Amino acid sequence: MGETKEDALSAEAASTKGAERRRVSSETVVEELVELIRTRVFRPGDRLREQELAERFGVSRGPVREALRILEAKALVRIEPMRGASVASLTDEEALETVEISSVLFGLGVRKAVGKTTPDMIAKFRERVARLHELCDMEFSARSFYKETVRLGVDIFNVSASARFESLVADIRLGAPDIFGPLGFTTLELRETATRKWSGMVDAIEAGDDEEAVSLAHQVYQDSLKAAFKVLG
Amino acid sequence: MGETKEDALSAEAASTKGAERRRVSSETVVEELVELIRTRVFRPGDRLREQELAERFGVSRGPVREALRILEAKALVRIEPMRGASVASLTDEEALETVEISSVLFGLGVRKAVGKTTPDMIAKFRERVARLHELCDMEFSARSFYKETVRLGVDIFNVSASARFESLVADIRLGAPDIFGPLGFTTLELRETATRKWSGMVDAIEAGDDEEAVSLAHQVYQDSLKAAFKVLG
DNA sequence: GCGCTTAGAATTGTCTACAATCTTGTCTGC
DNA sequence: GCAGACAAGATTGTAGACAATTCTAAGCGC
Repeated sequence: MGETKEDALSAEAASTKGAERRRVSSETVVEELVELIRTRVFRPGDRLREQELAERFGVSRGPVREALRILEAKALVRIEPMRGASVASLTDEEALETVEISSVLFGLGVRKAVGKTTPDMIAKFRERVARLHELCDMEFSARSFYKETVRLGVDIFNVSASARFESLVADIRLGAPDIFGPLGFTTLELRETATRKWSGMVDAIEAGDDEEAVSLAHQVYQDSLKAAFKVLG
Repeated sequence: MGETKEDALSAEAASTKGAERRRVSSETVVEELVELIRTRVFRPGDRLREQELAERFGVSRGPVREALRILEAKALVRIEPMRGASVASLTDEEALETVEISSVLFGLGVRKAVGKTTPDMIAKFRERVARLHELCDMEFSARSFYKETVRLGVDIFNVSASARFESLVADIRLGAPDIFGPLGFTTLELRETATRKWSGMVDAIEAGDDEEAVSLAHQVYQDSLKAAFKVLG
């Protein structure tokens, strides 16, 4: 699984702002810790000792404490007073709920995008849909396909969502490991249905049909979830 | 405006868990800072100097820094490296967006509640609806009325939402000053309409009609928002 | 007067030290 | 062998000191 930061699709948006922000070590600690949690080097329930992390990252305990508090606020880490931090673990219900939350928030993002797209944007969306078409037929493309749908989703989302809204969704996505994602596209039929719906979503957005666009947005989440559950049993 | 902590409806849920959690000073700093921001002692844009806060709360800068990082993660505070923290300010669009987000999340909460209520819960909801009825006719009851709707909303939400979901919504509510709330109930007609819809929502939840329940949930938000905008111009 | 430079103060970033608390392993008495 | 007490080590919570950076304002040339 040699996947690195490139994989963190959700982080893409928030990166380059304008002037080069000076970096503070708690920021890098946050990023590295997120990566370690995302890649399951640290697994749910694992304790995160301050001194140990400080040594690993080459800083003192201060920045580590700040980073842990940040990650607790984002629900990635759990902290108990005088007992320390550990990687947060989600119950199955909470993981499902996270997907539900993502779904309605994405639906809102789509609704807000309707009526605010330029032809350029629509063209870009169509390019991504075309890429989905290509990926449909390829074998073992579940992961690439999934990642492309996320990119398209982010693009649509960015039409109208504020940076605040973006980072909220990014945080929520972070909270749940995206195991559901690729599992939703394991068969040709699933990929074809999804492509059709994403394509329809873009059409609806262009046509100004917000109800249809939102409905399809919810559907792609539900379809993918249903398929994932089928795989998992 | 002699309102104190009692006013923080959203915090109600997360308070007493089980065993008495040991308190850490960064927690109290967070709480006190939230209160100071909520009550507009510190206003959007105001700088939050670490030393100053440390002295005010009688702690050292360490806990203050942790608290500020937590509040930044919750989007209540903005931090620029080497330049310090300030109270976050929302544009009008962001404030509106926050209400939209709350609306769809509440809608999801309602949908999840359908089919999971006990008769006890429904009875409790009906009590709150009855209280809304009473508050309808009273003059200058906009604020009390609003607060009662929030309580009812929280009750419904709690039927099925995880603690994680609850605190997410609480954080989002915190982010936007709830100026919109009471403004949505300034006339008798608005209060009557709202009462009717909340009552219908409870009925729909009891009847298992999730579409109707969610539709009404979205409506009460939209109605209140529309009325608030009319007042504000 | 206006813009630039530059010292000094103010503020944030980080580290180290120490106190408070928890954890672990051992010992005792039965 | 086992439950509980106790001591030693580990870990977190907090404070204070120093370094790095930014802000402020006075001084200078024009």
